Amino acid sequence: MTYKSDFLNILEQRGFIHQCSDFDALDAKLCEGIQTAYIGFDPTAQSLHVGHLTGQMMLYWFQQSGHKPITLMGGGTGKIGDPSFKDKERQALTDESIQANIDALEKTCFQQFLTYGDGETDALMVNNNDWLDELKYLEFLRDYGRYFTVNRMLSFDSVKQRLERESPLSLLEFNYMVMQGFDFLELNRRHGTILQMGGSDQWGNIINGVDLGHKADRVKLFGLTAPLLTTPDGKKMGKTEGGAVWLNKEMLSPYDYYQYWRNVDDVMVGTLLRRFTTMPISEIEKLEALQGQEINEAKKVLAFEATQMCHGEAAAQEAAATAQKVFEQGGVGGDLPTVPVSHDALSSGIAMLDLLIEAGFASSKGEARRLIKGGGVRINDKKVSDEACTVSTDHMNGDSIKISASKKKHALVKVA
RNA sequence: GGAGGGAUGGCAGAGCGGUCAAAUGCACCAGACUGUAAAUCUGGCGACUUCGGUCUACGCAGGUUCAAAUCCUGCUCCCUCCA
Repeated sequence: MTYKSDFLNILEQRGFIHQCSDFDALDAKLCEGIQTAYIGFDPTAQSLHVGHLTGQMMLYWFQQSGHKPITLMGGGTGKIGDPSFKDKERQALTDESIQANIDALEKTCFQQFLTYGDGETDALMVNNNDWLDELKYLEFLRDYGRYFTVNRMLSFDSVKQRLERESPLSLLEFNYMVMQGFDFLELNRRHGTILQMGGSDQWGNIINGVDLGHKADRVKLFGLTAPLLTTPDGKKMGKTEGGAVWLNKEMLSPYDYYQYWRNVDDVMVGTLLRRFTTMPISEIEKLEALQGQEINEAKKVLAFEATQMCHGEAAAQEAAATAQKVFEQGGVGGDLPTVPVSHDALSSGIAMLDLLIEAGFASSKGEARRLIKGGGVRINDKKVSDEACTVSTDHMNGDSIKISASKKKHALVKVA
């Protein structure tokens, strides 16, 4: 499938297209001139994570194609919580934490991908609390509630599972899609936004906005969704042992971020290169052709490019260098996490069990014991078999001691 | 308002007076094999421990008993049906 507009062609080539409310009309509209599109992000945490990257990249390409992207902070909708494809209601956030999250998100996470400003195609950041907060219930129901039928709202897949499982879906949550629909209408009125994008799980919410635009203001709005990324065994992308893969370097170091991409499933490499790097398709195709062990080369490129997008070139380079030293030369790299210890403590010897906890490799002594018992712990690459073993100045290797748990978790013990 | 059913470890779900830190599955962790992959196999999976044990846990609060996740009473929450 080829399109007339650059934007849709890029999205198509890079695997971002799942559903669109009207491909032909959107394609034509995009060729007419600068358009405005938005994606909403609910401020549920202080950082975005890899799961949000699809949206970021869609907006990135939208801007690169000469259009104007809007990032919508869900300051209002965040008070409700999107029930789409969720089994149960999640805990409500306080107004303070929502605001704190918005502040944190604004400072990080977005600037790397989009250029904000006042220019024609500069990105804009808005907060739906600005209009949702002042809605009058009765007035709103009368003016807009009439356009939503419960019959239709119940028909969306996003809530079906919840209903089938007979897990309660409160009116509060059920209202989420109405709010999101209203956002779209409001953004069209304020900024002429004609397109809302998102992951395929957002389809129901998006289409409500498209319908509302048509019914309330007789405007043609568009919805476009990207396939949700899942690993071959059906798990959501972006989760790891430690939790979410955050984009904020305060919450996940560039080195760990690099490692996340370095370790993705073989079969995902091509998909991820297309989606999360800006490399030319022709080069990606070359990397996709690699087989067996060579796929590691493609993973390194993926890890580097993805890290560069998020943390910049310098950080990506350092992460790559550390990874190379640690894994390919069995040495140490400057980017490894460090465990600071006092000189006194080290000269008298520190229990390995405590160091493992300190380094975050174990959450209790029992767990640390199990790690050692299982043969997963090393000091300076030498396996530890004694649970009671201590680390002291004798282990000093240069200015640090390298401790490892399992093959991939390494840290440097240094005198602080 | 009435009748009934339920609340167990991250989730699902057994147990229904002692042998229960609680079956089983999923998830998770480590090891082997590999390519820092997947699949597979093996072991582990409450905390502390001088490794003999000690403590905390089966919605909450009491009670019965030598002994309770299991029995009784009250409370909270959830679900189903009826009004």
